[in-house]
Amino acid sequence: MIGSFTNIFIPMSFLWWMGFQMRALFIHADYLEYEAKKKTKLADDISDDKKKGRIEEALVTYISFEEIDEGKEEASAKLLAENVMEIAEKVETKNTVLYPYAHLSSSLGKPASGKEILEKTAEILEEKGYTVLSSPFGWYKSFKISCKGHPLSELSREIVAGEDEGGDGEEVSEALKSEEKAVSSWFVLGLDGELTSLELKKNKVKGYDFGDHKRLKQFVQYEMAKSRTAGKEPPHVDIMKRLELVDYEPASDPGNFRYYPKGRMMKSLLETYVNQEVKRTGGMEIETPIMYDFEHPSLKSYLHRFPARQYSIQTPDKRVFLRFAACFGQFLMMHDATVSYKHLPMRLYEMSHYSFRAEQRGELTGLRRLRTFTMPDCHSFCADIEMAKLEMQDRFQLSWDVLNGIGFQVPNELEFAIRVTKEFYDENSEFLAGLVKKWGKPALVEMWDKRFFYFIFKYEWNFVDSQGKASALNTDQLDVENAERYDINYVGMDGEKHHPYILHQSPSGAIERVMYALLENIHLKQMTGEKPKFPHWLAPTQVRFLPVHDDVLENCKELAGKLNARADVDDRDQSIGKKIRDAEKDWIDFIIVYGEKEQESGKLSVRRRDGVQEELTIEELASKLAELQRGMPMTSLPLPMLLSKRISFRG
RNA sequence: GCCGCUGUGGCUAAGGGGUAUAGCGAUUCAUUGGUAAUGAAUAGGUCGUGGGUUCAAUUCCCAUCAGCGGCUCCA
Repeated sequence: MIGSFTNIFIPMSFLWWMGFQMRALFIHADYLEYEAKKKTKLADDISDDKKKGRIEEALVTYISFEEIDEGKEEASAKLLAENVMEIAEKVETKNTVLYPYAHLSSSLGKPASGKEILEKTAEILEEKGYTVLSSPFGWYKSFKISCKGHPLSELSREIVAGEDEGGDGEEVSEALKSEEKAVSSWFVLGLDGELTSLELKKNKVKGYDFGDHKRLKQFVQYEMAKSRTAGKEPPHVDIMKRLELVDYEPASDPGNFRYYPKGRMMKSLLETYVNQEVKRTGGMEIETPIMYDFEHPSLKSYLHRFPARQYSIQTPDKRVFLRFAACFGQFLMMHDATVSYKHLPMRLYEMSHYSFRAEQRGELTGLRRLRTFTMPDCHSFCADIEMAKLEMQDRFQLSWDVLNGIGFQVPNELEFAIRVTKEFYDENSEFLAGLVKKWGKPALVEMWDKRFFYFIFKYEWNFVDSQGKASALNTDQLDVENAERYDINYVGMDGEKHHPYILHQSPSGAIERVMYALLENIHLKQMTGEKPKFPHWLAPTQVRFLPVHDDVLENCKELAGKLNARADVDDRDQSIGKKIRDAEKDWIDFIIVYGEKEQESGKLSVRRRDGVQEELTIEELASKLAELQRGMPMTSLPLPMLLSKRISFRG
């Protein structure tokens, strides 16, 4: 038989059990086409019109019959039919195909027995109102199948008729061995260190009185029940396009964006700021490659745990994957380093520009979830758990400062989530309660009965948007696995080599996601009647001069150049009313109308974003601007100073 | 990846089997303006892309790309 699979994806977890039963592979297909090519010795005699077949939208069952099925044809047929019907119902189809596929078997049963089961199964299915296409038995056939690929579209089962009554058994065993998953339980950890258990009843979170902590409630609801408000286009997508910050790039892969000058400037300032803060607190900045060899021994075992989520590309010589985090480069670097306990704790840092994750198509939305993103990634290497805990507290403060500096009200505008193994919680409950106390609001705790990732504890601060969707910004994870995997060692006081504990931190979360959260946060405030406004240090234009007529244009240019701020000049041939309207639509902090009056008095007429209009000298304005800038990174205007010289990037 | 919805000048949209309409923007001219839209004229569209049905497709059908919503996922 010549098989040609098109558009089919077999999951990595696809495992056959080594049993001796009827074996079935179910595929929910857009269509199946087959053609009988050549007889085998066992072939049915069939008319020419049965040699070819095609069916649209059907559940295709590839089936082999094993020795053990012999003598239990009736029961086997019944069981097979039940399995087919059960799955057909789930995928909502009435079309089925029975496709004898001997290759599934390691101990094929006798053909007569198989044929009998097939015929009887078809009878049962037809009785129940299903359409059945039986592909011919005993022929070499070619086929084409288009697999739908939704979660239920591919299932394999082995089906064995009960042994006792010679055939009437009901046993159905799953061949798709489900991945061993840890069981999560959920709690709220209060300021008093008390753990309150949560449960889900009718999809509502019960067990804790959230009181004023509405956003925590929303967050917990999202985490436990995945519920959210009725969805529209996310507000930040409209903002990022309208203000010409960021846009989709249809010519790339989904989740890869273009950044216009203003968006690139904001992103660059955020990167500079996070770099500055991590370096200020002892992170050593490095750079590592973005692509890695699939066959490298340390990477291989790691990748094996998370198949098919990465971009892979062909170099002239080998296949490589694009990094999905900066861990690889840093660990490989540390593998080669010589480290003593006296050096610990130590921090390695990289602004991973970029990291790549081939996220599922439907999960990508605007700047919230991308396939290509910029992630500050800071690893601390610690000698023992106690050191790791102290280090985490330190980094907790770092994240606090970073997110606060960026423009979030920490902790008011974020929600704290702790994810931890039961064992770590029990041994370190005071430490965790201490973090919550420092946070100042109750936190969500997800507790696992056993470890199933490389970490035993991690926390995140989550932003909850106007649609009730939560996204983690910063995170810190306590890794107990990778030092061994990458053979990272330090020499202890005892002169022996030891594996350090590794902390993985992103002090701000992905920069793109920070932009998402900033824009969504502005939208949230706007809904309460506030005027939308960037944090001053991130505003593309901080000050705009509006010359009343051309005679004062030169003065405006001079003044704008003098200010240590991003100041531009609206020199377009427009009315003052129009220029003000446009400046307001650009969310500009300080709008200055400049004419004869100002020229003569030396005082500027400044219209602030909050609506207040005041008279200031250029010096007074300069000192106000300096104060707002607060030691945050500064950069020049991303666009020409004169508005008449600016192109429009998207109408 | 699955299901559903959307795709019309640079932007935002209306329309609908007989090659399309408005506002904004752009261009030109006039206007030299005082705190959220100065006026007039002009140009600009193979209706996302590729097939099919039809005398005729932007409109109907199929496929495909992109976006959104939901599911799933989130090392």
